Amino acid sequence: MDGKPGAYHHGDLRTALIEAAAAMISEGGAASVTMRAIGGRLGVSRAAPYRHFPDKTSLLVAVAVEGFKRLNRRLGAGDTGVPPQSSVERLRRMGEEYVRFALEHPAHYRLMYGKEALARQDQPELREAAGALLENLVQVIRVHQQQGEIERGDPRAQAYVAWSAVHGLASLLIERQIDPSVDVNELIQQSTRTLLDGMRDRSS
Amino acid sequence: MDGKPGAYHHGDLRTALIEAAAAMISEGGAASVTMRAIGGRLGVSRAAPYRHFPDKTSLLVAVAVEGFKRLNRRLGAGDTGVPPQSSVERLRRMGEEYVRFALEHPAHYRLMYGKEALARQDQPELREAAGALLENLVQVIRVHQQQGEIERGDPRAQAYVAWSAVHGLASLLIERQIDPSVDVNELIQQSTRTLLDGMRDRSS
DNA sequence: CACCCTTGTTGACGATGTCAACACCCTCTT
DNA sequence: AAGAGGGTGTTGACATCGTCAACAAGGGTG
Repeated sequence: MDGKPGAYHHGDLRTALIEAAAAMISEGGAASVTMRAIGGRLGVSRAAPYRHFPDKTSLLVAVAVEGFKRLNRRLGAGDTGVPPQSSVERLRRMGEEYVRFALEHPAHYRLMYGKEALARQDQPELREAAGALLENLVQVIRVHQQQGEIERGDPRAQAYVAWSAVHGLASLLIERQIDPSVDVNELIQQSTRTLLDGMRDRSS
Repeated sequence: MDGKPGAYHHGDLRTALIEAAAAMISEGGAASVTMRAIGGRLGVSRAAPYRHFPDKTSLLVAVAVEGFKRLNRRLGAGDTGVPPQSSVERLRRMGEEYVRFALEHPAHYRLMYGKEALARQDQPELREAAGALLENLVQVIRVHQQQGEIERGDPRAQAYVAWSAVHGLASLLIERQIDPSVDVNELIQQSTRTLLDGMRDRSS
């Protein structure tokens, strides 16, 4: 077998485990993700994953990290696009995409944040993945600050405020705390608009 | 025994179960809350709780509902106070108290929202408890709208936006996604100020 | 060709949620 | 006052889960 390094009996089982776990979370919720089920799905025994991850939590952390990477990629995607969006419209779009990602992958998103066990162990990889997301946000905010569209001040703090807003909305939507009768798209737009209105530079 | 109704062998075990579970969640996290442990704490067998709750999830729902009630009470507490706060300062204080509650009872707060199992079953009690919170917020917003301090429009939608902002901040803080070097109090204030700035009526 | 580390398997253990069968005790009826 | 009945708590048991220890296989390296 001349596959990638680490491809022995199964062929890069480690990656397959992450993908399988992610798929199962999306399909059947976090409760359906069991070591035995993951192994079964890959035609492997229940203890096989332990050759690649010290415990279940570590596997889930890897899944969560992968989620942050995808989310980050998605938010950065519009970045390379047109600079014509000189207004804060670009920032608003980012918020919109953020919430949309959460709505499309609710279980995955829940894992990225809600998982108490993950946060408790202070996993550096997770911290780093989330940190990259924040870093991107800080950069974008900095740009708009220099264009005088956003109030000056610590961009990091503003990034946290913006992140809070979109994460909160995503979380409430996912947890079904928002009445189904309200128009989700409109709510997302109103939320991002309100946020950016609050961040706008009014000194000029 | 002439206690309250439902006080038999143990004496209102149902209430005791909720309190014990809440205490244990605060002390040792959600993972430490097991049927056996709860029973042991109350000097009762592992299956005793099943006479009062059909399953563990139902117990946790009751705990979560209790959490919403406390949070609601706390937010409403400042309500009876001074009306001199004719400005949106009162609304800002509510947001501040909201986040502070979450920081003081992180595990309990996490249970109120993050618990996937609870949301999945669409528990009406939980929905109702969270709904009461939203209803209060809508009322306060309505008042400030009429005073011309907040932009007109569907107060319900605005309530969702505000709720999202504070819940998001609370969630990120609890999940340790925010760098410990930032001043939490300041961040809370900045967040609530930005939110209210965005909601402010600028037509006049 | 023989060695050895990596990878995967099987058996087992303790813990957990939950059910069924049983025991207790208060209250109400006659 | 005696007995019946239902609410309440206990014990035993089971399936499932995460995880570890012992073992097997399989391919690259000397």
